[in-house]
Amino acid sequence: MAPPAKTSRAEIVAAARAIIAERGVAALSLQQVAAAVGVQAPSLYKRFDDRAALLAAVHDALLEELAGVLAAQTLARPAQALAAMGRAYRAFAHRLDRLYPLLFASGGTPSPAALAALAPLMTTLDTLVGRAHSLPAARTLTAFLHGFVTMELNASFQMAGSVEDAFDFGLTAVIRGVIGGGADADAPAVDVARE
Amino acid sequence: MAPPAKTSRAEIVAAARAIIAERGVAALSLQQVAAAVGVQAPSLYKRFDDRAALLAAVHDALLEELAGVLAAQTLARPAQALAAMGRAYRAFAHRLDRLYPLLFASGGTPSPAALAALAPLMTTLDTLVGRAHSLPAARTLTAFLHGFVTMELNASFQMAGSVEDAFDFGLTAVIRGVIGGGADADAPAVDVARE
DNA sequence: ACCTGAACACCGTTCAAGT
DNA sequence: ACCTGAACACCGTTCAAGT
Repeated sequence: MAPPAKTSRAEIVAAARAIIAERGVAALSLQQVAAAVGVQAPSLYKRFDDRAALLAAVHDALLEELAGVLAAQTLARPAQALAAMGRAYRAFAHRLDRLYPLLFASGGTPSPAALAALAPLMTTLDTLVGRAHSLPAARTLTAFLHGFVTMELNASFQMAGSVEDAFDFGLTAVIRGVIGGGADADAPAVDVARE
Repeated sequence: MAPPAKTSRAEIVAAARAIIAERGVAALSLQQVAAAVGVQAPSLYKRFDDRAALLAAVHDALLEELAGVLAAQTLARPAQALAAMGRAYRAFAHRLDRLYPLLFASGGTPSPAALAALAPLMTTLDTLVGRAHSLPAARTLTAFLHGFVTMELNASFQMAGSVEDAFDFGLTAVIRGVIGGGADADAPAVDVARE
């Protein structure tokens, strides 16, 4: 006779997420997760291949949330939308906090979900800098955003100045730089070509 | 009688570094390190408080190297120097590869070495955008660089375009954006202020 | 002073046995 | 079908004992 299931994939993911949010990924053990859902550790292997698969499930959930967060920032004027997405991304990262590193943990498998999450950013850049430059522009912007929030969540900004101001300054600068580089309208103020 | 030391701090750090370079930080065990230097694992505790202290020692070595790499890029024209530092940073990160995450792993302790490593970048930005803006400018640039190399080392750039081109595009864009934002000479091309 | 083996409390994971 | 206890091969770390 089949005993009723004591837990579920969703419950396990939620428990793992809560533990990571509180103590970080490194501190997550399957035994803790199992205890949190009222089961013994080996039972988790009924629903997940291994620890990595459980982390991948958390990762997927976060990516889906990110997609929603960015999609909500599609405004009429694309430059405004871009800035709004940047700020929304940072706010999302702050909300995740110790969960944030999981958002980027590429388990080796390239995920279509990751591309989908960034789709609103890509289309906004398409209209703003043109298809020819939207990919490098997107990479520049995401690199800045990922780098900035990683550094602030790691407390890597050690000097005194306001991190808030630095983000506003940086986001504005990156958007300006990326827009200026997309069109060949005006020559760059300073030539930084290889020598 | 004191038996002669079988190993040394430097040898242990080198062994740890080699293992991390080959298999990543997560795969580093003290037992492997001990075996590599011809000793039993508990002996490592004679020279390092714990695993974290060993990782911190590797981290310090990497930071010192980074300082040298950036200092070597101080050129006559500051905008060129900035671009050169950006490219040198990326090349250094590629050389480190699986060791790179350790460069940023803030063990909680704010290190003066980290500030020293970035000093050449800071002084270059001082002359380029002025003291009033050099701190946010430095944060913007380091965020971009750290984010970009993290993403490429993680294989997070999934789309088809050239990552090389994206870096050149991004570095130029960020430098241009940061310079344009430093002086209040000309108004930004697009207003991205909060709404 | 330095190194060792034995031990402790943990891991992730497998698997036969229960219901 | 789902869950469990026991077991395996690992961890990091401590410590008494050797030289």
